[in-house]
Amino acid sequence: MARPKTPLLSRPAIREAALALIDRDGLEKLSMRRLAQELDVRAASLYSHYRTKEELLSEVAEEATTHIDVSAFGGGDWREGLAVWARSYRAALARHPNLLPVIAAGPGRREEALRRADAVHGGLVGAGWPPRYATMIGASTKYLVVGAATHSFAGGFDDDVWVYQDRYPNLSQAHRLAEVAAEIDEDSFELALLAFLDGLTPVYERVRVRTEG
Amino acid sequence: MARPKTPLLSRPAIREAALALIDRDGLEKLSMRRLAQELDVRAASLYSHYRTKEELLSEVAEEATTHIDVSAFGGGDWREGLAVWARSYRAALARHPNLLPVIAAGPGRREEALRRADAVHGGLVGAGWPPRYATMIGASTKYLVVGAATHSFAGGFDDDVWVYQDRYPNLSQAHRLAEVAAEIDEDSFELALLAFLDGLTPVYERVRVRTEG
DNA sequence: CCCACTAACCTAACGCTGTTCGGTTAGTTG
DNA sequence: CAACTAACCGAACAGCGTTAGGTTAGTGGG
Repeated sequence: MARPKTPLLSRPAIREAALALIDRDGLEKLSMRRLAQELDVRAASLYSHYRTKEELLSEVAEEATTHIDVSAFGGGDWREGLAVWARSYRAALARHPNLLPVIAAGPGRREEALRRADAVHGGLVGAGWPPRYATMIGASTKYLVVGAATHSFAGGFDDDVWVYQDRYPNLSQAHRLAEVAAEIDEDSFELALLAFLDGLTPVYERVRVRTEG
Repeated sequence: MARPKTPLLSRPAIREAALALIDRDGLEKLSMRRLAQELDVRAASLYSHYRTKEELLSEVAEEATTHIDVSAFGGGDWREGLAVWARSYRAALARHPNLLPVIAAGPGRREEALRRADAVHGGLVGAGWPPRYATMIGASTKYLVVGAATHSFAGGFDDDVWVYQDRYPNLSQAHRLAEVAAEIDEDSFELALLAFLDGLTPVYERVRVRTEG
């Protein structure tokens, strides 16, 4: 075959197929040949649309994180801004757990990611945090989210043995395990986030840049 | 060549060479062939000592994290225990930044890691935290450490543009950049850790298990 | 003492990977 | 209509983790 009358591929179509493959079979099962097969095409053809696999993955990751909400920084309440951001961030990661390593491992040259980071930083500074603290808090929050998500969704860790035993010493409800695990993960995340925010408040009172007076 | 008079390889020697290669050239440059070359041997020979690359990496990771200090939980002061654990954890990660993805991505079936996790959990419970909270706090702390380390050492993120501008708006001291970045990373980590611990304290007062009546 | 066995090295290969080269043809522009 | 670009293809490259099968050195048992 040569060039078809109507194009078989497009960047959005490739992205969509890649994400579907990752969601279904896992990140490590995504190869250019397998992806091409999914699109009824040969691997080399993908390179007419994406220069490398890395570029493709970066755009898939960008697309998967578009719904992260940084709008709550507008009100000047930095706690609310951080909480909304962190929760929506976590929710976005939960939607595509297999994609998590791509999002977590950077490298953060993605357009939208930088825009959001700027909104967070600006929101914190606008609420009275010195720029240096804004940077540190933004980074800390981000890694709390990513760290918690890795634990919860990426399924790498076996520490969870306790988790189940803590709440269900007798395993009679074993069929509800997944449900229960999700609930505990949620609780852990909320605990960590709220503790972090509460611990930040006295720091804020100390270093705050007072705009009125 | 066949079997040599005196063995050319040993598990410790392979681990050492692997870690050196990772430290020098990065994790992605470690292949069984390159590692074998470093040891003046062919790749297949490594499989006489390690069944898979994954098994090798797991042991390298275990060795690199042996100096994590969970001893401070002995005194019953959970804040001190957590702080010492977290700081020594971070220090271990800083020593071999290129190994970080291996440590971070689990999967935590490593002997020592489980032993340490148990010490942390036991220490928190011993100090009065309910088991469920102990699990959540252990996990949260771990991901703060790993998240902060990823940010600092793995060099994937470019958000750092601000960081430099925050402290050095004029780049006259550009030759001190690395030094300055390390200092800021340290500060960020300390801020996040202390805020987290401070935020935890009121929770502790609320949920604490009182052993003395 | 030697025989069987295992351990530690080797070469060669399998099937996979990301990517590139050069060819073919469809659509587009001058 | 010619020149060019875009989108597909087959074939190949170098590299990957891993395995099979061969060879020899050391070891334990009769």
